[in-house]
Amino acid sequence: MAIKHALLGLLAEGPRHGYELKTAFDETVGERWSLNIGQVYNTLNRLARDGYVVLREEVEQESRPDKKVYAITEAGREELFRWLAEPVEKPRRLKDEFYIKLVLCKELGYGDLHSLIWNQRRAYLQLMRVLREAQSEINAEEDPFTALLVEGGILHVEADLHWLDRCEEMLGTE
Amino acid sequence: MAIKHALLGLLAEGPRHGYELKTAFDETVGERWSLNIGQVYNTLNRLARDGYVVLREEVEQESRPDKKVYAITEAGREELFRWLAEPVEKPRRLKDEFYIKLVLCKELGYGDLHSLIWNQRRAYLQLMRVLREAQSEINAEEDPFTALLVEGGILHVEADLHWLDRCEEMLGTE
DNA sequence: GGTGCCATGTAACGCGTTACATGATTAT
DNA sequence: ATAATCATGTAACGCGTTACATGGCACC
Repeated sequence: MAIKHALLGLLAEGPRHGYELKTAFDETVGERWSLNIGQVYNTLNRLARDGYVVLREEVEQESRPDKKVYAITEAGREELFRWLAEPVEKPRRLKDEFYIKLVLCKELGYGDLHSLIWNQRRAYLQLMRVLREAQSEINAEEDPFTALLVEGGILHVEADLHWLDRCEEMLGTE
Repeated sequence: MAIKHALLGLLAEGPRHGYELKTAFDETVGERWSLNIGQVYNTLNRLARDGYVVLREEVEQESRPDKKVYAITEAGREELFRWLAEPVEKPRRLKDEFYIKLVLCKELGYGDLHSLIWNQRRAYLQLMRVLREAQSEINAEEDPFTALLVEGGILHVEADLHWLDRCEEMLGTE
């Protein structure tokens, strides 16, 4: 849902071949998003299949596979801007895995509600420590994107922790 | 990642056939999680393939397909409890679609940062209204799960809105 | 001699999602 | 008449993910 468009975005800067895309991705988006090189080629094929991208030229090289340079198409540009204009994904929280755990635990009586919540809380607190540490290591002026990423993470985890409190309050822990 | 385990949880109550699972799912988890009946059969096959479930008996019926009753296995029970004990998914926020939009928008200069953020904010505010309305219609004592679901949604959207503010502050809007 | 860079991919998996097909029974 | 309920599925798609294969070059 996103890698596709990230590559499209990079190709909108100019034609590139797979390996180049991978390194460009790592430089711009890749701070904390690891991408398997194979996936670049997969995604590129799918983009080509959908007409968002075309193989522009094959650069011959000796003793090395030819470079296959891809370029974005008009349709690809349209798709890119359509995607950019469209707000992001529906509320994840409403389709939440932990919710199912809660229901199973409480309704069907599997496992212990208290420890379910505490396990989750522990994981969030741990994550919180990691994020806070990351935050202290970032120069927000130099790298505002990473700073925002981390800050967003913190805000979310705070919300999650708050929510766990509410779960305990409402479902009781006895 | 979740449906699988939800079905496993329902089967841990006792053997059931696909259609029964679907209705049970709708009753317990399904408040706001719509599930295509076809997916039940898919998932059931996959569970059987992985040995978490077995076909216990086929109940013959006239003028109707036989019922295929599945039962959870020992391995299935183990998997269910393993899953319950394990905290939920890594931080979503760190692998976020909107983050890519931001980067593309700001780094590569596609589209307008201001409207990107505002589109997103509008979507969140709209969602907020929906959630608040839902909240006012729920009897928290009668249906604490749905109430929690909605409250979780609200907490998250609040965090998201807060984060958008920070994005604007840090990246400038000019 | 090993590591890592350059450069290509393929094949398969996992999970969710949807569209389609079949067909009898019962209630409105 | 037609909609809903009961009851089964299959086939395909979409996207992300991973493991595996190939192979030369440069550097330490």
